Amino acid sequence: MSAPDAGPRPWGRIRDDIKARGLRWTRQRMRILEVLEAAEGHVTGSELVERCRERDPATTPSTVYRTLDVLEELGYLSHSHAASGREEFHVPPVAEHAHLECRICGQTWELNADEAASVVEPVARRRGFVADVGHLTILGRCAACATHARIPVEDARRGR
Amino acid sequence: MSAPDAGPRPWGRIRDDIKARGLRWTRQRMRILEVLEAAEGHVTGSELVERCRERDPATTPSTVYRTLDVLEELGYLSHSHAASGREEFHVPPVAEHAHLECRICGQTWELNADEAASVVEPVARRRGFVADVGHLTILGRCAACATHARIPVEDARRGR
DNA sequence: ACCGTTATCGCAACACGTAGCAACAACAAG
DNA sequence: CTTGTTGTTGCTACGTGTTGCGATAACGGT
Repeated sequence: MSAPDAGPRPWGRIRDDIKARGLRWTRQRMRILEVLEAAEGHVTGSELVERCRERDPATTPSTVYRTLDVLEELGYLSHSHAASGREEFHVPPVAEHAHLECRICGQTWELNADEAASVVEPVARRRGFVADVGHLTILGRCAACATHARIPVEDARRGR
Repeated sequence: MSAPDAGPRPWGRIRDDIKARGLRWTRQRMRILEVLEAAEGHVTGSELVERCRERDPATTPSTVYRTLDVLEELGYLSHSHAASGREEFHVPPVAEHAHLECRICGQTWELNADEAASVVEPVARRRGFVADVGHLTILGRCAACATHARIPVEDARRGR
């Protein structure tokens, strides 16, 4: 994503941005934006749907997901997939970052922009590939689990 | 994953391996193994379900997915998530590899073990994190799309 | 204030997986 | 061969998103 990021949240601009593109400013979108304003860091899609329903029980999931798509296209959000495959949205203000997720203990860590850049540098250099760092989640075993756990087969199950 | 990989397919050993662990060798599992023998490279979960149904219309999705879990635990398979979030299974013989997926043109590329290793090296060195390379998919823009495409917002939609 | 265009909504149906649970059947032991 | 144990199956229901479509409502123009 290349648009607004860092600094105070751009919610105020969004309305104008939406209208400037011939898109429409609706009650539903306002509500979703309100929810996003109250959120921070990472939120799953269903959590956002849930929070919208708290404000207005009539909220429909499809509308929420479609609006999230639009906001992502406009560059105000990004999402990645956790190891479970569920969507995780990154809500500003959060600098763009990637994730590390341990399949044994389930813990996650963030990779800051620099660290993430060093990870994708080889594919950029050798293939000219411009990685979407915000979407990146690396699954594996964290230092602690890698050393003392002997991959207990039954417990490892949670990789999907 | 650390088990059988490369070389001729290990299907013959699987039966014994399963039984040796107190698990059971059933008709359904045989059928799924048959399907896997006939497959190669990447297959999505639902494709595997579909192929099993061709051989036996009575096949149930849950059984297939559970068996895939077991095979993955035993190290005979691995899976990753495409940009769409769908599961992609890597069927031997394929060396362990990671993926690059272009969000503009949808094309994917494989990163061989060496290249993948150079990608995850920074997190290994700085955090002792043992990445599960086979699960890794890096989303972004390929060289061609990155240079000549000006991120046509409508077309980019397919990032989820 | 009214109209026409067309983006957006809400709904219902679908797609892909997962979870709980009762019935079943592998398998080892006798 | 019969039996007991317990891993597996199939079913049904659920969770999380997506898609198609007719009805609705934003918004620019008059």
